[in-house]
Amino acid sequence: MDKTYQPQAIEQRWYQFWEQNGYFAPRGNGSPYCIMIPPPNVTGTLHMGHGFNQMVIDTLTRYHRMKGDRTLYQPGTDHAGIATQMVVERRINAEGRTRHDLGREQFLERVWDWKAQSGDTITRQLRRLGTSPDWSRERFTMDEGLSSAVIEVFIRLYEDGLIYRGQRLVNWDPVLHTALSDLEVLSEEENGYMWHFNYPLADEDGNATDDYLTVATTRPETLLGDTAVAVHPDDPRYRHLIGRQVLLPLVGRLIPVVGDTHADPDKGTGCVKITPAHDFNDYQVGRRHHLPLINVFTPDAHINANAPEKYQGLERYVARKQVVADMDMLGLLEAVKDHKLMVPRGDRSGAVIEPYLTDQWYVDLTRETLDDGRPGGRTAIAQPAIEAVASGRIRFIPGNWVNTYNQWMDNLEDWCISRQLWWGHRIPAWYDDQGNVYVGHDEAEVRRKHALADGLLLRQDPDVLDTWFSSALWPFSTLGWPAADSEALKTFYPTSVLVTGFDIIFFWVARMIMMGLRFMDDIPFHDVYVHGLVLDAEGQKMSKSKGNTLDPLDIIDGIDLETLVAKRTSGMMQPHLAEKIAKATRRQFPEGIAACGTDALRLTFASFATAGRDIRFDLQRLEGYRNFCNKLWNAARYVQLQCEGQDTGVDESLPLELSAADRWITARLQQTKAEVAEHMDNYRFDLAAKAMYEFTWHEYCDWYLELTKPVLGKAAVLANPEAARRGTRHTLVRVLEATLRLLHPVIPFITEEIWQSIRAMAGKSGASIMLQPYPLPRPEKLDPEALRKISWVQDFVNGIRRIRSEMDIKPGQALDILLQNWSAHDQSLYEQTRAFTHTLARVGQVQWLAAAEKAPECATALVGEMNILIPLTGLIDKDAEITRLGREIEKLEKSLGGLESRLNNPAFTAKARPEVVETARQQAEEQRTALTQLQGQLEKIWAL
RNA sequence: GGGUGAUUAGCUCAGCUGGUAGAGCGUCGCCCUUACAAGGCGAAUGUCGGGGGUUCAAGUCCCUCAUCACCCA
Repeated sequence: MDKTYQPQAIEQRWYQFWEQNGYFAPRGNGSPYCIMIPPPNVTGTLHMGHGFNQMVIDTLTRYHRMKGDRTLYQPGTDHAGIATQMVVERRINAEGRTRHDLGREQFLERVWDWKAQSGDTITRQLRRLGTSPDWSRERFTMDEGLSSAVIEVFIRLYEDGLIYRGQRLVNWDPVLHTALSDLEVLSEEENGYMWHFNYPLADEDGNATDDYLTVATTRPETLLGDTAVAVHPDDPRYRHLIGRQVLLPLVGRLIPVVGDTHADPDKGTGCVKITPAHDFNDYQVGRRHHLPLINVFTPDAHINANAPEKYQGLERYVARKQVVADMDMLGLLEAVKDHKLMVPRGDRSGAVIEPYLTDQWYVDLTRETLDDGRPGGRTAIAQPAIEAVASGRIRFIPGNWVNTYNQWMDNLEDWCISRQLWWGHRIPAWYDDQGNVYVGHDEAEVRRKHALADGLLLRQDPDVLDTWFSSALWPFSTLGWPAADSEALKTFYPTSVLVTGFDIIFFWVARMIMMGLRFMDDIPFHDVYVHGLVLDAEGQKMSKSKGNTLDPLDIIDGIDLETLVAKRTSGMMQPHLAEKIAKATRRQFPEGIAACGTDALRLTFASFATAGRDIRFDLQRLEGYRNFCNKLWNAARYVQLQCEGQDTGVDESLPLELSAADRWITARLQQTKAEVAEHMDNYRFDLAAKAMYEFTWHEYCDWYLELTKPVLGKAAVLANPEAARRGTRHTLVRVLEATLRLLHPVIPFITEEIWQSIRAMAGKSGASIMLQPYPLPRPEKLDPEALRKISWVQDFVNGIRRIRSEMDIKPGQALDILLQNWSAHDQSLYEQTRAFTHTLARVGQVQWLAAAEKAPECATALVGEMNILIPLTGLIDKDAEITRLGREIEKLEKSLGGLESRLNNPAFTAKARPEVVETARQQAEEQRTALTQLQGQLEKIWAL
């Protein structure tokens, strides 16, 4: 092993070794364990969210693989319809052309080209994270099998009456020219205005009167499509007007005043204009009152021919200005007020979304029963999904996410699944000239099924399906569905756990549950582990536009400040923010980022994986975990140094003599294994990481390695050196080996590297640590006596160290000590462990004082009831010792005071559990003794 | 407006079914003691957001208020 730990020198090498040897594939006959990757965008790049997600998934995967489960981590990517189409479109635009110039077929060729060119970037990056999916089974939502699954599902749902085509208001992106689902629209509060317009009331002949109603609107241009004015039916100001008509200004249309509870008397003027074709609420009002829908927009949000000629062709915001100006001219503009309003924008284009009337395909999720009596989507799709969670068949971890899920499921809307894009699964529907719809696998089948004449012209629906429609099928489509004979499907469905961020519970998790139940008649996964989102050090969401993203690879490989600044400020949508971003970056990473390797990053992620929902990524903690890796590395070097070429007790027929320390660390290892397993099984990776860290550093390295030195050192005086050293070397290397296996799921690379170099000494064979069994606790190795002994040693050593440090006595200087108030037990323990105490505490002469024997002036440390005395002469500062004792006494008094007041409270002794009272008594007893000793000591020193 | 979560040491966070607060980083001493200075040894640091309640006992359970974040309208 190299003298220094250099992750970059080992990581890539082992990954290739694992992958080339096919170690990621499921093996054995254990119980199946399967995790599906949340498919990343095929042309995307790695971000911290992936890093975190992969850490969790891969840790679970490796853990279960080592436990002997037949483990499959299923990889793949999705085609990310809008995102990918946009990227390719932009590239074509850069050539001065549009996708329409190319036409659909050529455009799609370009997308496939782009996918081929950049498609493995993300999977290459994932590999750098050390993640271990079975790459040989990698799938893509647009590959043949998955596409056939998508088509199959569409057809079946259509035939069951659960997919329908209808004219509805949709969220229309006027830049991308496509419908979006509710989830793809983000509403944010923005500053705007509230305009108050006067609409003249009409008399019976339809002529304007001098009376008017004042309506308030944030969107004046929609006036052109108004078909009513609504007032609250109980509003005393207006209710007498219900049934009358107003003359719509600028348009000259007579529209009714309707009574509808949608009009809020306390909001605006209490009168609201109704534009059913351009507002979701108004649409509902329109339906209730049978109002006509007048669409006044073109697909790119210009005014169309349904509006007066004057406005036709105007862009929506130009039209807005014009409408306001014209109303003002007519004296009908009553007021303009500042107003904050929620503005909906497309999550991809950022364009303001228009509610827009179009024909779209929907999955029914709201109807109880269909018109023909068959079960509707609510009954057939949504209800089973709600029940699967309510009944506990699917478990959310942490459990409170069930609320979020239920809230969504209880308020489901029909799912708009058609997108006016070219990149995606084309909807398997054909139309004839009469507008009849035929759904089937392909045109030939459609013709056959419906006995259509050969001459009849059919056109396929030009639209494609929402990417999430294919993602919803992921747990079974990747395993081979709809093929009936898929071995993988039989083995691995339902999968074990889904690991994902809470941001896609609606997008993905809920839809997988619905589709899984519908088509597999079984849940898609047993557990849903919902992890937090990675935020930057200031608690901000990471996003490209904010310029605060981190690339996990830059943490692994390191990056200098200038490169990082350049990376964050290039290719920005909003270049004016560049300076601000550069400044923030320079502030946050004044030295850039030092390379820390994949293992340290994974360990950091693991320790951040608490039950909370925010993960603030903190470079300083990362450094701590990199140091841990370094520590482990050096500990291994020590072991190697001690054991290489030596007898490590591989031959078990030879006698082994185990020291108290050997027994102790072995026992502690058992406890740690149990602790780690418990936390892994509960998805508490932070606690598992902590237990591993604690054990490795603070017990194995800090204590055990030091405790081996008295045995293995040259100067050691041993009764049976051969057997004792063999025993210690044996323990040293075996405990290290087990620890490596314990750590491997979290830090795979360094553990493999070390394991390979010590495996023989530990008597192990096997090609890779990743195929070794996960360490199981062995209760027979728990050794209470050894635990007690070493605990005594630790008290002994710590007591002396404390005095040494506070009295500024050089570590190298041996200390003579006196022992007072000791028992036979202390003496025996001392004899058994003197090699340890003497080496670790640098003890010189030891004098056992008889009961009545007087001691000189000394500094004191307690080991149980025994007193360690260190003579002051020449070494120790009297005042310092007085201060020190005073502090310890104060601490003890405080603690003892609390204990005694509890014990003196009759209610406590009567009502508290007996064992609680008993511990309190014992503690009080111990502390009283300690206090007496320290006070006596203090008096003695005072007296000097 | 409805919902969820958070508020614990200077910073980032643990604290399970209530038993009297912990870690890492940082800070302050002392040490290059040949596994490791990316280190060792030691030390200091908290009215657990405010108030109220239940209880022998509350960071932990209940109510309330405040601030912040996120989700849904």
